[in-house]
Amino acid sequence: MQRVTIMDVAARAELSPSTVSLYFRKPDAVSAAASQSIARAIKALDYVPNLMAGGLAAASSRVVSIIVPSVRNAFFAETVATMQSELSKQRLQVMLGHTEYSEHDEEDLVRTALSWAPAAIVLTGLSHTAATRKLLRDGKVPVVEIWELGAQPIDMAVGFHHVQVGSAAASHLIQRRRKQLLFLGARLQEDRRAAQRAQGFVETARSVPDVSAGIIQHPAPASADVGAMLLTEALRRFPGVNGIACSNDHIALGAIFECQRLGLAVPERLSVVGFGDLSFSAGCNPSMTTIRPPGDLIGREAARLVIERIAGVDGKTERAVIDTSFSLLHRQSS
Amino acid sequence: MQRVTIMDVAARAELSPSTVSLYFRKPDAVSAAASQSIARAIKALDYVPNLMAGGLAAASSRVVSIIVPSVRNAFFAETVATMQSELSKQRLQVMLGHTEYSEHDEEDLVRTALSWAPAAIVLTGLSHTAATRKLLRDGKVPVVEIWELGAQPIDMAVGFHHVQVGSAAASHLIQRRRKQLLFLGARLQEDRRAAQRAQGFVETARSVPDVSAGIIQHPAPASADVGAMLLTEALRRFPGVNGIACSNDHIALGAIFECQRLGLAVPERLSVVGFGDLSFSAGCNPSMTTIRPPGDLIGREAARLVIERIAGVDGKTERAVIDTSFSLLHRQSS
DNA sequence: TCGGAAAATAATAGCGCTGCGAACGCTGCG
DNA sequence: CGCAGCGTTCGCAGCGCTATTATTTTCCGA
Repeated sequence: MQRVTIMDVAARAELSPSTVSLYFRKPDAVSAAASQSIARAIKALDYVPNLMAGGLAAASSRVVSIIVPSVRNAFFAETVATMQSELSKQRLQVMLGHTEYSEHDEEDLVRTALSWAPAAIVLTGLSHTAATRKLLRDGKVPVVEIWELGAQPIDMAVGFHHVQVGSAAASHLIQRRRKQLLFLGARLQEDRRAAQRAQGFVETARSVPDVSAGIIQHPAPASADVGAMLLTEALRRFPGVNGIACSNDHIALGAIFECQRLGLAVPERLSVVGFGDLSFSAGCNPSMTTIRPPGDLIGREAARLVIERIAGVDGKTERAVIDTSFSLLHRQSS
Repeated sequence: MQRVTIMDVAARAELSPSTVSLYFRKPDAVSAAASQSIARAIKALDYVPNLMAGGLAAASSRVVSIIVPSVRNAFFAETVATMQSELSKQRLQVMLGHTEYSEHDEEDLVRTALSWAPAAIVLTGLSHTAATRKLLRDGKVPVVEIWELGAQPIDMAVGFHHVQVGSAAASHLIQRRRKQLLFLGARLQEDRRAAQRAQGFVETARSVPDVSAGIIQHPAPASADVGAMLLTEALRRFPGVNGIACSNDHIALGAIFECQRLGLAVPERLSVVGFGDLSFSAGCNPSMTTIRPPGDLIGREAARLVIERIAGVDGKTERAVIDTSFSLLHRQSS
């Protein structure tokens, strides 16, 4: 599969393979003259280093394994894309894994990831199988858990408190004088974080006198269609509902569309709050009040932690936990 | 970084390392008794194979490198997610790279990818630097180019003709008796494929008597905001425009929203066709006529080609080109 | 009971690179 | 003029696994 090796480059540059290796690893340690002839040889031979050989010899690779539920989800896509660009600046490669919201699949992915002696592993959420936790605690691979805060991380964590998100949505609706609140959620069984938002929403709402709150859910993945269905269901079971928060903006959009079809004025008759601030949320009619999770910031901070940990000396094992927080964007739908 | 090796497993199972290796590579060639004791040893020792050592020895790895403009883009996210799940069934890992629409960055990514002796490389589009083409043609790594058809692929290709997409949009609008057509596009300089759609649109429209067509574009990435701006610009320059096609659904959604604000009836006064069939497109008001690119099918077929090529004998080097086509979904906005 | 083929297991020789310590050659000072 | 000291370069010994070939064991019919 590979023809040109470091030996060929060395031969052509009339140096030893060790020096060529050094040229890649610590360019400053090689004299200018040597550097030049090595660079020339590389170009002439079209040499591509074999990173597997390097990784084997060094017992570590420049691979960062990122494991998310699915990159189909715009939240994680954002984070993965941001991390990728930050990491590639440091010549770190991204290996991607999808759990599809299964902790069991996640365990397999972690096991595979470990097979590559990665520079770091990035996981989504704080909930994992016992075996996963054991694998990661035993190994001395840096671990960053993203998109969730609130429990003890394995190593480092970057994210925010989803319970607080639900709470913020409820407070906002109550402030807008909404009394009968509902949380519309898709796939709350699988999506722990959406469930936390629902929980925070209901708890905060119920702590206020004269305010009622409940959860309406659907097992299918979030989409505008599901949002419309959930709104219909909500009105059927609680005709007086006047404030809803949704597990994400797709649901909220579907709910708003359904209100338009039914002739219910938003926000007069019904206030709607979403989660995500997706591409369409600011532009739709009425524009959507939503809570924006900082997906890019999470990616950037996670990348930073990884890079710093790699660069740092071994002793420097600070178990950073970064709260990126979130922001409620008050727009027309509430 | 790694403690337990295949030797440890072998010692514990009272077999030779060779047999343990065989157990991983060709489980059927190992006796049931041996299999059992190996499995037991693996579990007891929590053995994680070192894939870099394996890859080095075998001169190939079970890594598939997927290079897309950005996974932030829902189209590519869909394809990447689908490929990932299909490939992981075959114990193939995905390594991800983002070009950000730069062919130069793509070249670096390909070079890096090659460093891992990947089982295959998946690229987006058919346009690459000369060096990229050379690297990929020289190596005997399977290459699949996705999301575009129309030029000579390096090896295999899965996608559709974007010129045909533009053409279909134009034909559809003309069939709806629209005569003054415009294509609203974001980032047409970088996004070759969007530019092809625009080109197909204009060419087809202009080939019909009494029909005029033009292109309005904006250098920013696609979003509903940009769509609204483009619509405003379109109406300013061509007040009589009554049919528009957009480079994607974000633009189309922004245009529809802007029409609502301006009190222009969609589709009566202005027909709108999008591209993408994104999550909100079926649910919005009016529901959006759009062209659906089969992102999941592209992913599935690309994965299939990769898997078949890997499984197949060396001689079997059929240079498959698969046209997944696309479908126009006629809804209320046209 | 035995020979021979088939099945199962084992020994061997690297894969291409890194990390270490050692060796080299040069400078500049005593 | 010699030698410490430094910046560079080199040689060696693996990293943990696979692929090939060699060897052993098992199975079977004659």
